[in-house]
Amino acid sequence: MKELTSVSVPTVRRLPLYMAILKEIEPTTQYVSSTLISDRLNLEQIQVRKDLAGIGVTGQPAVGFNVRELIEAIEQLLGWDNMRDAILVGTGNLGQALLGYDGFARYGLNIIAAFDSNPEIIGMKIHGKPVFDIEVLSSLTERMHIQIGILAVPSKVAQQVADALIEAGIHAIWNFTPVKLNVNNNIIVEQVDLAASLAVLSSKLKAVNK
Amino acid sequence: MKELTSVSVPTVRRLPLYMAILKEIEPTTQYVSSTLISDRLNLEQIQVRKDLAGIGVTGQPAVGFNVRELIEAIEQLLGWDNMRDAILVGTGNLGQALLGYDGFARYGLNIIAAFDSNPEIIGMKIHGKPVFDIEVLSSLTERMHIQIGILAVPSKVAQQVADALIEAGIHAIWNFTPVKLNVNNNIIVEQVDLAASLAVLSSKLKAVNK
DNA sequence: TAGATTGTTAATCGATTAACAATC
DNA sequence: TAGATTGTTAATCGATTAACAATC
Repeated sequence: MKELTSVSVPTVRRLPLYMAILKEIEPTTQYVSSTLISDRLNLEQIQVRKDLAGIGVTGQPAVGFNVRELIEAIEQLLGWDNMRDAILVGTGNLGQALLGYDGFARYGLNIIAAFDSNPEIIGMKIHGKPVFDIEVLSSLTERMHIQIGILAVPSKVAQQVADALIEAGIHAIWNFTPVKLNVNNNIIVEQVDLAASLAVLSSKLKAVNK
Repeated sequence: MKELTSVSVPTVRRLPLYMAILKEIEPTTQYVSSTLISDRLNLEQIQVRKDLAGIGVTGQPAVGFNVRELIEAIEQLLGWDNMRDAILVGTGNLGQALLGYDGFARYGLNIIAAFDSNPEIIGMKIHGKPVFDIEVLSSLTERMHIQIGILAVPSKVAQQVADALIEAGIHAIWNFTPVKLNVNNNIIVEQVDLAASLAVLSSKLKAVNK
C-alpha cells in the first residue's frame, strides 16, 4: 500500500504542475496521456511518464492514465488530501501577504493563526486570522499539535524564532527568510529562496545583454 | 575578461548564500577559505571550491580566496553591481509585500513603480512607490527601458499581463503567479514556485509521519 | 490490423564528490 | 619543513532522455 521507493525532489516539485492540469481537465476527461501533459508544460513526454510511474500509478497502453486516479495518488503523496494546520510567525508585509493568500487551501494548508511581537498588532485579525503574542506560541502550538511553522520574520530574529518553533514541537519550517537556519536534522526546513531565484534571473539577463 | 563558459544554475543559486557570508566577514577578513564557507552553509568544501573556480576567481593555495575579489566577481556575474530598475504588476497582498521588501536593494533590484487595474489604488503610493494604471504600462516601460517585470497578479490574468509586459519591451519576468507562462524563448521567465516548495515540504512531512 | 501509448531497460548527461599533486 | 588549502583530473551518482517491445 505504501510507497517503498521514495520519489525524487525534482519529481515532487513537478507534481503541482501536473495537478493543476489534471484538476482542469477532470470534469470532462477520464483518461489523459503523458503527451498531453508534457505538451502543456513544455516538458519531455518521457519525463512526465517517468514521474507518473514514480508515484506508483500505472496507465493503460494506448489509452493513458486515469485522471481521477492520478489526482488521488498525487494528493495522497503530498498529503494534500487532509488539511494540515500551520501557524505563521511575523506579520510584516510578507507575512500578511501569506495570510491573505487563499490559494493555500488548494494545497491542503490551513494557516490557523499568526504570531508577532508588535503589541499594536497582537489581538487583531489579519485576513480573518487572529494574531497572538509570540510569547504564547509554545503553549498554543503544543496544545494544537501543529506541525508546520511558516517563518516570515526579520532576518535578525529568524534563527531565534526557529528555535522557539522547534521548542514548541514544530516538525517542519517553511522558511521565507533569507537566513540559513541551523537545526537538527530531524526538523524539515524548506526554504523559499528569493535571492536564489533572483540570482538566476539576473545572471540570465546579464548573459543576454552582452 | 568575460566569462566564456557559463556557470550552472545550481551554482548561481548558491552564490547569494556565499555573498551573505562574504559581506558579513568582509570588514574584518581579507582571505577566506572554501572550508569556512562550506562549514557555515553545511555544504561540501569541494562544492564551494568548484563554484568559486566556476565564477572565474583563483585563490592562493594555503591562503584562500580574496574576500573583496570574490564579492566583486559575484556581483559582476549577477549584475548586482548596477542597480537594475524593475516594475511590478499587481498590488494585491503579495505585490504590496514585494513593494515593501527593502532587501531587494541589496540585490541591485529597484522597483520604480507598480501597476494595477483597480481605480481605487491607481494614483496612490504603496511603500513610497507610485501605482499607475495598467493601461499606461506600455508607454512608461518602453520610455524608461525597463527590462524586468515582476508579475504578482491573479492567476486568471497572468498570461494576458505577461503578454502586455513583453509587448512593452520587457526582457525578463519574475513570475510570482502559479501560472506556467507561454512566452517566446527569447524572454527570460523565472518562476517563484511556492506550490513546488510546499510540495517538497509536504512530502517530507508525510514521509516522516509514517 | 494499425496506431497510440505505456512500461522497462539502457544510454547519456551534468552535477557532485573524491583523490592527489602543486603551492604558499 | 609541516600544514593548510588550492587546482585539476577522475570517479561517482542521480536525473533525464532514448529505444523499443508489449499492450490496448
